[in-house]
Amino acid sequence: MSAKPHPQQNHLLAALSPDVQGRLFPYLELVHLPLRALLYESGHPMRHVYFPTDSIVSMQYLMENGASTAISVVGNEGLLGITLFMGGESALNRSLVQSAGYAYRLPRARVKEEFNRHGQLLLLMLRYTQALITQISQTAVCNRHHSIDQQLCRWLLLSMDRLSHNHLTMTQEFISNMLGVRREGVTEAAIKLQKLGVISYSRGLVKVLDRPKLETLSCECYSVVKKETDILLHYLPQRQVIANTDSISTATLGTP
Amino acid sequence: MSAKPHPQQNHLLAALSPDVQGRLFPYLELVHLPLRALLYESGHPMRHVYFPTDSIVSMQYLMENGASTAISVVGNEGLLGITLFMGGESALNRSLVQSAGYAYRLPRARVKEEFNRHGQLLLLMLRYTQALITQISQTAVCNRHHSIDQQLCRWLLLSMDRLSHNHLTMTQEFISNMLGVRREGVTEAAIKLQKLGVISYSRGLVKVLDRPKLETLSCECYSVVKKETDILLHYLPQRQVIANTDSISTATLGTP
DNA sequence: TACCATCTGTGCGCTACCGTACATAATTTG
DNA sequence: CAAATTATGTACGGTAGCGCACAGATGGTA
Repeated sequence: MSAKPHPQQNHLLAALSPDVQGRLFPYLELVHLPLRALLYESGHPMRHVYFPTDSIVSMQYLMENGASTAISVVGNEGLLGITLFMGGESALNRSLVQSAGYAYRLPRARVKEEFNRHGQLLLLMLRYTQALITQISQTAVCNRHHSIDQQLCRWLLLSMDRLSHNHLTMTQEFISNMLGVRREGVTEAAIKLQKLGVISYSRGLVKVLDRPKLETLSCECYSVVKKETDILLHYLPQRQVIANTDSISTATLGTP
Repeated sequence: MSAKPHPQQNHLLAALSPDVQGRLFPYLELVHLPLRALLYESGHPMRHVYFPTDSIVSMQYLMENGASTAISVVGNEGLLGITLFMGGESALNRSLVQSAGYAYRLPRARVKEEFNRHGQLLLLMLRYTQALITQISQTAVCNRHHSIDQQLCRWLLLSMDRLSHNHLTMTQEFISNMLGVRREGVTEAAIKLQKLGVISYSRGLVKVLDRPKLETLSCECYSVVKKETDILLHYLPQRQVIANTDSISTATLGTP
C-alpha cells in the first residue's frame, strides 16, 4: 500500500541507542503480516521476536472447547515473543494478526545474544513485559466486572491507539472471539454505540466518530492500562531504571 | 507455632546454587505475615522482594468502586515484587496475605545488585514471571468462561498446592472478594461441594476431603497453570535455559 | 450463662448474557 | 445478473449471577 515501514516506527526499537540499533538492525527482517496470520501457535516453537510497525497482533488463549479469548493487544508500542526471553521455548498461547501490516522480526538466537549483554534491550523488554502484565491483569478484571458494552469500548480504544487512523477493519464475529462473548452481544453493543453517534459500523469497518465519548463510555480498564503503558514506555527518564550500578550504561531510553 | 522456617522452603531460593545462596542469604530477613497483612499497596513504593516459605499471598486489583479481584496466588513456589526488577518502583496492585505464615525478604537494592550480575537469580525471576503471566492469563480466561462452582474449585486447589496440609482458613466472604463475586454465590458453590463430600466448610475452615474429585470438578484453568508452573520451575534441566553463550554459567537449577 | 459479633444459609425479583433460530442486507462469485 | 457467501440485525426462552433482605448457626466474651 504505502511506503516501506521503518524499524523506528516501533517504539521499542526506536528507543534503543544508536550503537545498539547499529548492532541489531542488520538482523531485522521485515515481514508482512496479513490479517489472521498466526505468529505463534500454542505449543509450537518460537523462532523470532516480532516488533510491529503498523500491524496489530493479539495474544489469545484457546480453550479446550474451542472458544477463545484475547489476553492482550500488541502494536507498535511493543513486541511479541516475550516467552522467548523469559525462559520458555514454545508458545503458551497463540498470537493472531488482528490488523494487517508489517513487523520487523529478529531471530531467537540474536535476541538471546543481545539479551545476554545485559544492556538496553533487556531493560526495554522487561519494562514492556511489565506493561503487558498490567494489560493482562486488567483484562482479567474487566472480564469479571464489566458489561459487553464497556468492553467493546475498551477494545476499540486499545486497537485505535495502535493505529494512525480512526478506523478499524474487523467484523463483529471477530470482535466477539476476541472478547470471548457471543457475536450477537457485540451486535447489540455496536448498535448502541451507533445510535449514540460514537461509531459507524458496516461490514467489518468500524469508524470512530467521537473518540472522547468512546472513552467516557469505556470502563476504567482502558485508561488504567493506557496510563501505565505510557509511563513505562515513554517517560522513562523520570523513572529510575533498574540499573543503578555501573555494570550497565546509565543512558536513559530517550523518547523517540 | 512450629519451627522457624528455612529459606530453602521457598523453591526459588532453594534452586539457587550454593555460591549465590552464600551471597544472598545473609541479607534475607525473616518476617511473619499475619492474615490480611498488606505487603504492597497500589501506588506505594516497594521496598522488598518477598519469598514466602509457608505463607500464601495473593495479588489483587482494587477497582474504583472498591470491588476487588485476585489476579494471582503466590506461595513458596514463587516471589512477590516482580515489578521491582521489571523496571517499576511502585506497586500496581496490592498484595494481601491470604494465609498467615512466614516469608524471607530481600531489600530492593540487594535484589537489583544481584540482578545486575546477570546470574541465576535473574534467570529464576524471569522464569517465575513467565509462570505468573500464565496464571494471570488463565484468571482472565476463567473469569470470562467458567462458573463460580468451577472457580471455587480452582481457587481451593491453587491454595492447597501452596500449603503442606489439607485445610484452608478463609471465610466465604474472603473468597468472594478474591474471586470478585457475591458472597452468596460462594455459599451456594460451597454447599454443592459439601453435598458431594468433596470438602467440609465451617466458619472459615475449609477441609478438602476428596482432592481428586475436586480436580475433576475444577475447570481446565487449574491444571493448565499447574502444569506450566511445574515445567518452568521444577524440570529446568530438560529445558534450554536462555543463556546459551558463555557469559552465563551453564549450571542448571537443580530440583530441590 | 447470656449476649453479641461473625459466619453461613435462604428466598426473591431483576438483569445481562447465552443458545438457538431465523431474517435481512451487502458483497463476491459464477 | 443470478446465486452464493458473508455480515449484520432481531427475537425469544433459559439461566447464572446480582442486589437485597433477613434468618439461623456458631463461637467468643462479658
